[in-house]
Amino acid sequence: MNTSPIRLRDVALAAGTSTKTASRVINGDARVAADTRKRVHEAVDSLGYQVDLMARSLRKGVDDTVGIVVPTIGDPFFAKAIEEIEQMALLRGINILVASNSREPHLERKVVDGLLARRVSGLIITPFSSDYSFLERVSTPVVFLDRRPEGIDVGAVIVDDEGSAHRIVMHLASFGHRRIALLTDGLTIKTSQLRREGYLRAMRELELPVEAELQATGCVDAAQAETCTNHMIDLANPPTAIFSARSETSLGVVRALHLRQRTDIAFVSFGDFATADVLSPAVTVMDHDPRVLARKAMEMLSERLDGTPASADDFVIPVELIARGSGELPALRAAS
Amino acid sequence: MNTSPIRLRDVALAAGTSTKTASRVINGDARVAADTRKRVHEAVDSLGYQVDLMARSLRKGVDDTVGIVVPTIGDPFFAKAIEEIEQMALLRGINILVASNSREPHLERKVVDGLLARRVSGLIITPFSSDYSFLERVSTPVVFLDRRPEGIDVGAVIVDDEGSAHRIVMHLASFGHRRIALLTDGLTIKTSQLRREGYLRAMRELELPVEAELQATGCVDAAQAETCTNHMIDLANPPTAIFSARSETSLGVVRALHLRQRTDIAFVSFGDFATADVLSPAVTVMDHDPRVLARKAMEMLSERLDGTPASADDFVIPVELIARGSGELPALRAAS
DNA sequence: GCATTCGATGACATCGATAACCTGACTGAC
DNA sequence: GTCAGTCAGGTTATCGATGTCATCGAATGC
Repeated sequence: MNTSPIRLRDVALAAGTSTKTASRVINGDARVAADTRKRVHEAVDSLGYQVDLMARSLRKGVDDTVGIVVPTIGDPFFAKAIEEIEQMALLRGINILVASNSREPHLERKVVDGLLARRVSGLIITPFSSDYSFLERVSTPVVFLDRRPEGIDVGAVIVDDEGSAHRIVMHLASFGHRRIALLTDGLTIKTSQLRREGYLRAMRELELPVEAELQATGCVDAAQAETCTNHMIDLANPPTAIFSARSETSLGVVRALHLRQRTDIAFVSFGDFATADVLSPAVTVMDHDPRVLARKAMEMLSERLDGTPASADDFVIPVELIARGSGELPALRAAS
Repeated sequence: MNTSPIRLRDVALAAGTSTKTASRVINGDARVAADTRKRVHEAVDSLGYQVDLMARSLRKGVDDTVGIVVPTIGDPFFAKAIEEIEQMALLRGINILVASNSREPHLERKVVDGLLARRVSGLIITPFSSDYSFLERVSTPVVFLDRRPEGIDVGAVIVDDEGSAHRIVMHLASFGHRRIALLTDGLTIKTSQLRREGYLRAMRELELPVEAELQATGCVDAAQAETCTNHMIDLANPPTAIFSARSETSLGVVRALHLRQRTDIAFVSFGDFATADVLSPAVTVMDHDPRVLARKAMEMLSERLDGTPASADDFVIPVELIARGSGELPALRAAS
């Protein structure tokens, strides 16, 4: 039932060579006679030998894995990013270790340290809110995804959060909206901060008052976003348009607007989601494809794994506004 | 910039003990004098020592990781399952290696072998279509998730696919439907097969004709499901109700029904999805929470890791029908 | 014909931590 | 006072693969 594992020495024995030669064959070293190579290959096949990656990694000093750290794995945005990275890693024959920091700042460092202790050959991290300066002392290549980290000046793959948020508000304003609400995740998150800044800059440029009651800045999930949206709908002077800064929160906004039958309120989501285009009205979104970000991040990491020196330059992924209807609803009521 | 790694011998040196004693302290061995223990801890802290997990795993024979294999990581169903497993694993201080077989039968074995070569301490696998009898020769604990594997008789955490599918069809029939269409993933997948069997059994019991044109059995993603749904809508004698056997395909069905403005067709989805309850009509679903499955699977795996012998019994998770409207639309046209 | 080189191969040390086993000091029972 | 027993701690071998360096025979060069 439980066969003892086959080691290299078994292969060597069967092929009548030393373990070193068998190792050479397995690692594709050219300096092995064709005949010997053949015997080793046969032994490998007949015994069903598999390299012990633990042992190899110990000897080599690094493990053929990349570590991925995201706030929450279940979030479709990050799930798709992970999928993309895994697909690309597979081509290089490397595995991925996935870890989440569960949106807990005190876990961030621990989780990264845990992966480093595994001697991952590279890391792709979506920083949450911690200081990442401790990575300065680490030689493992790291690429940051979706957000720029605090405390360290290395490359990150991001989108123009501030500019795109600004664009969304301008878009809504062009349909006559003056009471534009903002819904974001916690502001300790860089992304949320930047999107809010874009919102504020646009409001200033439009010379619209920035009202506290129109900003909900701690919506970590769809449920909270729904609650916040309901509060806004219930305001004496409710918003005529809502800008949700994250796909996840958009689901909550959508739920609130539909359940309360207030789909007359204009709505734009930063980030697409599954049924955005079949709702009525279909939801206007700022395209923000995790796969594109992930692909670029993995490309950057691959280069570093191959020896290209790190650059501190960020890579900014272009995004575009996909108008589907909900963001083009006119402001019916006169603005206050 | 790049400090050389701290090894256990450095700690031992600083604490004035042997590496073995330092190792004892780190592993919580009680047979160490309080004073010595303190010195070692101080050395660990001041040097910032981290165990080299590669070396430890080599020596111990297993790595503190569990491998997870799913068809596609980006699928929200599996993403949520992975998240749940990761959270539970974190509590045990173990990491997760995530791999997908990309729905490619020829990759299934390779992917699992790759994880075994890493000496994962356990595996949680969603089988796709391969024969898993090769796992009989492996001593690593394995739990199967969502589907029962071919070729091996070990425990799996599943739902009653056949029975639930049967229930869905009966539910639709109770609202007068006689032309009930079925949309499934490829039938090489156990889950799809079973759901189809439930459908067929119900149709037989209802003495309804089973028509080929009302069965689309190769919808691997939302896009294909959308195409299939459109075909059905265009039939001379279209279905009055649709049963989609997977959340992912349901998104396609929803898109087709809404874009074609045929939301008069009744619809039930096997598996919930994000906006199911805000669409109009809200979508009736068979609850199928990946987190519940994942939690149970990880519990079973944990037990095995702790030494409980494997049982070949499956664990069947209860599911229930959540009626939201789309599945309770009456059949308006007379059945042919 | 002899030295040189090169290609193929092997012996041995090594990666870092831990298991198995050993030592020496001290305790207490008889 | 002797001996078993306990406790803290050390010594050495080991996990499995690979890097380093040595070896050995044959081919080449002069």
